[in-house]
Amino acid sequence: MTGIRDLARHLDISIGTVSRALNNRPGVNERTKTKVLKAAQELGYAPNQAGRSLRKGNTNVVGFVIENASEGMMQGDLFFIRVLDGMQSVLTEHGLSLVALMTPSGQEPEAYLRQIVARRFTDAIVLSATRREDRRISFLAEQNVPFATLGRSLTDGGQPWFDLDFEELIQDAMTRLVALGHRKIALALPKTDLNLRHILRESYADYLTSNGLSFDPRLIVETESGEDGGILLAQKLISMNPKPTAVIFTDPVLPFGLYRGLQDMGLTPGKDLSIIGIGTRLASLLSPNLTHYRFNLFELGARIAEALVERLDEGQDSVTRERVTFSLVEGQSIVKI
Amino acid sequence: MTGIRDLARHLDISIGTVSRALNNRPGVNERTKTKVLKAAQELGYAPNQAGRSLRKGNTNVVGFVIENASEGMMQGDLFFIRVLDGMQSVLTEHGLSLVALMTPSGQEPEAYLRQIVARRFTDAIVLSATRREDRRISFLAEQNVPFATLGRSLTDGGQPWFDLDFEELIQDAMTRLVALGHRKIALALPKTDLNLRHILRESYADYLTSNGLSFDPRLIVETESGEDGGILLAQKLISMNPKPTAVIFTDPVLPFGLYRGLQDMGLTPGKDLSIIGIGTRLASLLSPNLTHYRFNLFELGARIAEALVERLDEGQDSVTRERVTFSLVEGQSIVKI
DNA sequence: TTGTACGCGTTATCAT
DNA sequence: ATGATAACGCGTACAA
Repeated sequence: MTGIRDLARHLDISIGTVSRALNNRPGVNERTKTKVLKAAQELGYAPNQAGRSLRKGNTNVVGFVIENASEGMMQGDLFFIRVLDGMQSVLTEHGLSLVALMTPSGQEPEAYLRQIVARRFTDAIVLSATRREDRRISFLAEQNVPFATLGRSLTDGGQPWFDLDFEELIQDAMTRLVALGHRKIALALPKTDLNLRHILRESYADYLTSNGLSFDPRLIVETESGEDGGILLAQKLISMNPKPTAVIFTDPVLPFGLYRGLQDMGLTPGKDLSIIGIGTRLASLLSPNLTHYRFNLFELGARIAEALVERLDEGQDSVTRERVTFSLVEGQSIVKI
Repeated sequence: MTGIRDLARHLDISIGTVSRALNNRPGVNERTKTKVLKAAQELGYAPNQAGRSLRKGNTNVVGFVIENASEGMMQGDLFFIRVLDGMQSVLTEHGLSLVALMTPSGQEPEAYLRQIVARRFTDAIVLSATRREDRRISFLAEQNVPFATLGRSLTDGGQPWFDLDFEELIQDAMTRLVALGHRKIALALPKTDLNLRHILRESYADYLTSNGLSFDPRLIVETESGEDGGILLAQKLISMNPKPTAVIFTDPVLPFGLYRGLQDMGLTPGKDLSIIGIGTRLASLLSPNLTHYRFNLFELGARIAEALVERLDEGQDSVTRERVTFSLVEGQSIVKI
């Protein structure tokens, strides 16, 4: 409830001086400055955000837009929390606050975004769950809102983007599987319109053609979202023709159902079907151990924040675009055929 | 970028009338009102939130405070996302926005909260991860900030609270286990200072004494947080004296490690140790099927939001405090002894 | 170095 | 029914 004028009256100086002291501006006596800061501390003063925003035309808030509905990928566990934590570690150092904005599951993602932008609620925005063609991106670009995306899209708004290095991941997984003698390798793709889906598919096809192997589209299988997606996948894989000897997945929830599905059919993960893909910390709990890839999400968040800060500070100088790399956790879920 | 004065100039009327028309206030000619609304639509006008907040003294924003660090329980995004989605379904109908505020993992939760409050960033706040004694609660009460908590605490701020009905859950689990012949029932408790811990312990002890069974404190086991908490728990349970025949848990991540740990020792969940506790949708993927409790988190969020709205609208009339109930998903992880 | 005063966009009060 | 204007809290240009 203490405002800048209370502070000024209390110290018996002008509000101008108080403001300058608080904002660390030049031309303030060192003694009065410390006095002001001390009083602010004692009276628990914090600048009223509305007043400051109105005057300065910015909010010092960065919004991270999360979509509820998109059951696509990386749902579950601590994906967003880790990324947000990483972002905040950087943002706080620059006096910026981070808020997570949950797209209401009943609302159009774009409509929700328009609201946020129109109200000038944030200085910058981070978009996740990017679609192959994403109107949100062109919208933000048109509106000249500083933003970055977690994930890529064909729609290019000239923004910084950051993504997991799915291409390299697929290449790595394929290389390992082929080295173990696998030739009929299935690729499990989420049933969404996320751009991710296309990246995976292309990287998969690229590997095959680059290595003189034949690309059989029947080996690309769609997975249902939800908890039993993995179980259904197991059944599908076993009854497929051609019958794959290995599968690559990217939804960290999937292997749990996959293991369960195989076991229900009396089959053993690894032995009867090689399995490799993206995991979370939970992945280590599968038996036999899941061979999987991990990402440093905190670091990813920090990188996003840095790019955003750069953009806010210096304008449009450079556009960082990065694919963050993974680490492999070896297990027994892929074996020589 | 269009402000209310642009709108006024464009229509050649005063900004007062425009404001009244936009805010649907009485005393505006119906014709001019429609004209204003039409122009606002065309020019893409949206009220500047900073200006409005400064004038009205509120922000129309509700903040949900999430703690990164607290590795206590209900880990994972989905827990919060579900609750937040439920909240938003109610809040949007009342013209309120919802933001999730992530406590920076390096910062004191209370310090972070003070900032938010001092800056008048939100009109209301929801606290989660309540401690047995929680200074955040007394702080918000002192500051007269409308708030509610997800979880209870000994510290009573006179606020509405909502919590999972852990008492009933423990009673239900105990009843089932005892009916199956179990007498040495272990209770797995997270190693935190969350209030939850105490509720569980008390409800457990209550059941035993109320039913003429002996309470052996050695049967209460602390679990480590993190992915291998369950594995360690399995080892601990097997080597304990007295050796329990069943275990109740409340961390949805735990059973995965527990299953894994038992299997690594050549034991079968259910057969060699009965297991029951709180699960997420992932729980159905364990084999043998985990007998577990589920909560309707969307509904929980909606209830919280309703209480908050009531408080914002009508002042301090009534204080709702609810424990939301669970549903049981039957499995094969508890068996007759 | 410090004080004064204006304006950011909006709503509300008081005239008209 | 409408118009003019003050006020919300803050930062800053300008005057002292």
